[in-house]
Order: sequence, then C-alpha cells, then structure tokens
Amino acid sequence: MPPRSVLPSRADDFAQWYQEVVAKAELAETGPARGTMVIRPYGYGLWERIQAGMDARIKACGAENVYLPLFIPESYLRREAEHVEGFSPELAVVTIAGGKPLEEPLVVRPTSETLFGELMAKWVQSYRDLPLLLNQWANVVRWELRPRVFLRTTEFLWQEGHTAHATREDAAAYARRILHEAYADFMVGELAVPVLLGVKTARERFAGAINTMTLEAMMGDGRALQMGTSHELGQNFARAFEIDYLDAGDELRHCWTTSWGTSTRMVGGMIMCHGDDFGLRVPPRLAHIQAVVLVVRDEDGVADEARRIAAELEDAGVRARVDANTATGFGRRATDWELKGVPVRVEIGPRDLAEGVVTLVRRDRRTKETVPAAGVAAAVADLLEEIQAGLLAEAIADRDARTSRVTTLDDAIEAGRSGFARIPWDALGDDGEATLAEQGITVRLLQRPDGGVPDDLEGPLEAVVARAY
RNA sequence: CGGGGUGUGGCGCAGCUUGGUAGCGCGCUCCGUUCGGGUCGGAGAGGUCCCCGGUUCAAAUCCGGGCACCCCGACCA
Repeated sequence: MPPRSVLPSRADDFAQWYQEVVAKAELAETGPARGTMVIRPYGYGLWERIQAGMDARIKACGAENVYLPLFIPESYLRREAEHVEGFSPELAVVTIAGGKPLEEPLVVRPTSETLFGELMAKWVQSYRDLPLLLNQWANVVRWELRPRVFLRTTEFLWQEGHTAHATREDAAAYARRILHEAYADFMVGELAVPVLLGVKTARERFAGAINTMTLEAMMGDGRALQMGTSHELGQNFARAFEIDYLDAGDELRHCWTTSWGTSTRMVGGMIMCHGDDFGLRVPPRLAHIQAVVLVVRDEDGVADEARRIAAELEDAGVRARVDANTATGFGRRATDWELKGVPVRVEIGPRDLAEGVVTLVRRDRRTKETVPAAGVAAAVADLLEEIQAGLLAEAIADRDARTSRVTTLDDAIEAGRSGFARIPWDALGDDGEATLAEQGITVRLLQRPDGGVPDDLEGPLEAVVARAY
C-alpha cells in the first residue's frame, strides 16, 4: 500500500508546503523571538556541508577568514549615505547596555561593509598590501517586514566577503571570479540548482554599490529566489572610510572594494528547488547522509549485516548510516527518511538476507530495485552520481519549461506571474520595470542575449522578470 | 501602515450562536498485538480555556478594555 502523501498539494499553496517540509523533516523551527529560526540537528547537517563547500571555494579564490564584532557604532553606518539609507529601516539598535543609556547607539550588524571599511583603512597603506581579500562567517540581523524560515529570517547565518583592490578592473574581475568560481560552481555543482547569472538594475542594486551581480534560481512554483550576490562597491566605501594606498608613483589613491554574500537561504533554495510532495530530495553531493541502511526486522542477524553493509559503503566513500531502530515500525521509518530526502535507502530484511540480496530505493524517483548484496557499495556509489546529475537535469528542464520569451510589457506581466519571462531590456526600461513592480513582478537580472554576465549596460541586454520570494 | 483572521494540554483543532462537570485527533508513557510503506486494541499522564474587569447562582461561552500572534500586499541574502 502506498503511503498517503504527508504534504499538501504543491498547487494549493507552495509556501505552506515549504513550511510543512521544513518542520516535518526536522530541519528548523520558528525561534522564540519574532522572525528568528532554530536550526535543528538534521538541518544543521545540511548547512555544515554547504558551509564547507563554499568555504573551500572561497579560499581557493585566495580569500582568508576573519571575525569582526557583532556591534557596529551607529556613526559608522552614517558615513556612506546610500548605505545607511538603504539599511536604516531594518536595523536593530542597542541603546541601553550595562543598565544605562549608551552615549552612542550600537547597531547589530545587518552586514559589515562599514566595519570592514574602518579596518581596511588601517590595514592598507601601500599598493603592496593589495589586493586584500577577506571573508567572514557570521550571523547578521535585518528586521525584515515579512520573515520566512530559511528564506528571510530576522537573524541569519552567512558568509560575507570584503575585498580591496588597486584598480577598478581588478575589483571587477574579482567580484566576477567569486560569482562564477565560488558561487555558481557550488550551486550548480553541489546543490544541483541551475542559477542564472546577471547584473541587477539600478532599482535593485545593493545600497552603496556601483554594480550588483546576482545568482537567481527558480523554485518549484515558478518564483525566483536570489541565492547570492557579488557587489562592486566602486570607491564609495573607500572614500567614506579613507581606504587609501600609495601607488608605485607615490600617489595617494582610493581603493576599489567589493563585497559578496551567501547565506542559510541556500538551504531553503535547495529544498524549494528539488522538493516534491513526499518531502525533501537532497542532492547526493550535498547530503550529509547519502545512504541509510534500513533494517526491516532484526532476525537472523539482519542488523549485523546492515552494519557490515554500512561499513562497506563508508569504505566506498559513501556517507552512510544504519537505521536498526526496529522498535519503530518499518513504514514509519521509511517515510521519515524519505521526508528527510536521503538520496538512497538500502533496505534489508530476513527474506533479503536469506537470498543474499538487498532492496535499493532511490529517493528522486521513488523506485525500488533488488540487487545482490555483494556489489551494493559500488552500485550505491554509481546511483548517487546518477541521482546528482538527474536532479540538476530535472531542475533545468523545469526552469526552461517555465521560461518564456516575450517582447511586450503585457506579455511579461502575464508570463512573470507563473515563471520567468525574458524580454529585451530596451522593450522594458525603467518605466516598464516600475509598471511590473506594481504587479508584484521584478526584474531579477540583466543578461547578454547569450546568457553572459554583462560588463556594462551598453549594447543589447535581456531582462529576466519574475515574482520573487 | 492597509485588508482579513486567530488565541482552548507538546502540536493541530472542536466547543462559543442558545452560559451549566473542558473535549477530539496527533504525539508521549505502560501492556499486549503487528512488523517488506505511517498496524491494531486497551490502560494512563498532561490544561491558569491570552490577560484584566463587568454581568450572572454559574462564564471557554455574554459585555467592555488590553495584549499577543498568524495570513495577504510593499522590503531583503
């Protein structure tokens, strides 16, 4: 008998579906304070994998990790006019400490450009100190109007990179390097989320940046999610914080800085991109448990055999776990692992043991297959690769099926309600963008017609418009 | 801020119109049974009915005031 679906139909209410999956898969729950989130052990396991994968790529791009304070003097934020204007509505500010009103309020960091600016100004003296490539893993706070678990929480975990360069070209190249080699590489390669890369319009640009680049993914309901950003900050912060250096000709010059970030939102994006009505589908390369060996009933040494198989899987490089908790019914456990999205289940019972076989179940298609117990480790390893590639292919096909090419504003509004619409930027422009916004549709990014990331806004550009989370 | 809605065991809810011993499902504990896709039966534990005040013999229920939260719209990684 097939299990009843534990989730509401996706067509009913995707946001509700998402909340249900997050709660039932034991990833996270709402925290005690408004808009905050408690990440549960299973959810944190996924986050740790994301963090490790991203950290390795960032380091490969030459950046080093640092840790800066949580509190920022309010005056720091004021130094860059656009920056403070952009963030002031969503700041949490400490005005009392030690039982007394503070002389200067402390802002709980919403992002750390100002703090990095202050410190970089001290650390950079000469062109020999450049480029200065820094990264920080930290929590930040933004008092958003409408929080959503993983996607937009009041407090969230992220990495924020901050760099200083001698020239505009060097800064621009580095911001793009992070975009491609760290962010896109990880999201496509491990999360199996096919992101579109491009630049933001002036309207959507980061507060204080001269150029904002983005990675946009399509969720299972056709809405867009920004999975990460990389900003060129020009000399705005260098001027405000006096991040200056002496060049080889003894001339004092402002640096060119960048900042870039990705967050726990990636967990949410992964869930909403791949999840189905039976719960999560975690891409194998990301999964902290890639295969669970499920003991149907512990008779005739089934549990011992399960442990042996798990050890064999580990030897083959598969992150495996044994579920011998037979006090809980088999159906219950099977459904729980399915809900958690573990890519492969190896089920073994007395009958299998007697016949020298196991039952292999792949989560992505929910299909079962009986295979000899002898070669199961190699079979699982192969299957994981196949599932990884399959999830990406499925996500690409789904996105492309929901992407239309249009040439008029009306068609863009229509198509943007349920998916992505590509429209020549000339046909839209600032006015068209404003009209779209009234309909709840935004320009997610601008691209070259061939999908490339533009270096400037000259020449032909295509806008991708959609509803966003 | 605008528009809707809800506060009742851990979670999800009914009861309120028409006042009269506080209930149901899930979860939890114990016993038995079942175990190859969320077994079944039985016995239990667990509640200031959001808060304050009023009406009444009697308030989860009616009246007044307050508080909190959720959903939809504008914001964001």
